[in-house]
Amino acid sequence: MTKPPKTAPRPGRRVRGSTTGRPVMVLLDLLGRRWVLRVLWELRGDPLTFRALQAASGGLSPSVLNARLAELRDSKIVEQRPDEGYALTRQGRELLTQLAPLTAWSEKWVKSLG
Amino acid sequence: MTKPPKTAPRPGRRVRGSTTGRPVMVLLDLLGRRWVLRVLWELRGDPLTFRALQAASGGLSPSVLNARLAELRDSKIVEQRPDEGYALTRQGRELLTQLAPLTAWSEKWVKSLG
DNA sequence: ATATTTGCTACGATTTCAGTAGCAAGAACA
DNA sequence: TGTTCTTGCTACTGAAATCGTAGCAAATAT
Repeated sequence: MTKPPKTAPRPGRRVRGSTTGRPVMVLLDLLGRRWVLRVLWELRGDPLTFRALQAASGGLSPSVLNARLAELRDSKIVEQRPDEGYALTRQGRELLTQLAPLTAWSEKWVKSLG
Repeated sequence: MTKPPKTAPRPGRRVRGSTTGRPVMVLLDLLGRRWVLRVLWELRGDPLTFRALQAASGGLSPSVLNARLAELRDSKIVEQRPDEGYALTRQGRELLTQLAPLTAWSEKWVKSLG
């Protein structure tokens, strides 16, 4: 009995909670996994080594970080550069651009929470 | 022995992987929990009843849905309206507006994945 | 009165994550 | 050449989150 392969969600395939595989559902599934948003966020600047990324993201366990990085590489959002470490791909940077306004929103949000 | 209270992440408090409690970190923690992005997405239109929301989100278990809704209500992103069901607050709608361009991005993204 | 729908709670099984230890490969130094 | 660091990552165990299903009380419809 071999283990089922664990891959990143991919368009066309069935995704958690969606039989359609619609792109945005696939994306929401991918981004909704623990630490993914945070890891992307920490990669918004310069490339980081595995260990630096782990520290920046708040010390998540290396096994989980490695799993998330595998998914993100598989999805062409993150890439590994020799002698530099992990970095966003061009696509990944675009994605993060979409997410950037969240900072401003979150500032207003916390005020409303008192 | 009472159960430890499980609350939504809140600014100022320590959040998973961050001792600073910076707003954007708190937000990333909240949004990074499973099903949260999907649930918000499904609420982008009209209000939905608990069961309708559960079905729309792909049949997640009611206990998890209830937990997520509690967190989102606590965070003033979602509200429960009598005789209507669950809906985004004004803030929640603003947040989703920030996330809306993800659809377009995800379309391009899937093409690049072949 | 009976049947349905709705908003949940309970609970055991399964999956994921946390936390720590440690190893192989390469660079830096002695 | 040997030793020490750093880096990227795997292994392992226990804890926590999630799944999947069952079911119940209140409200509504028939």
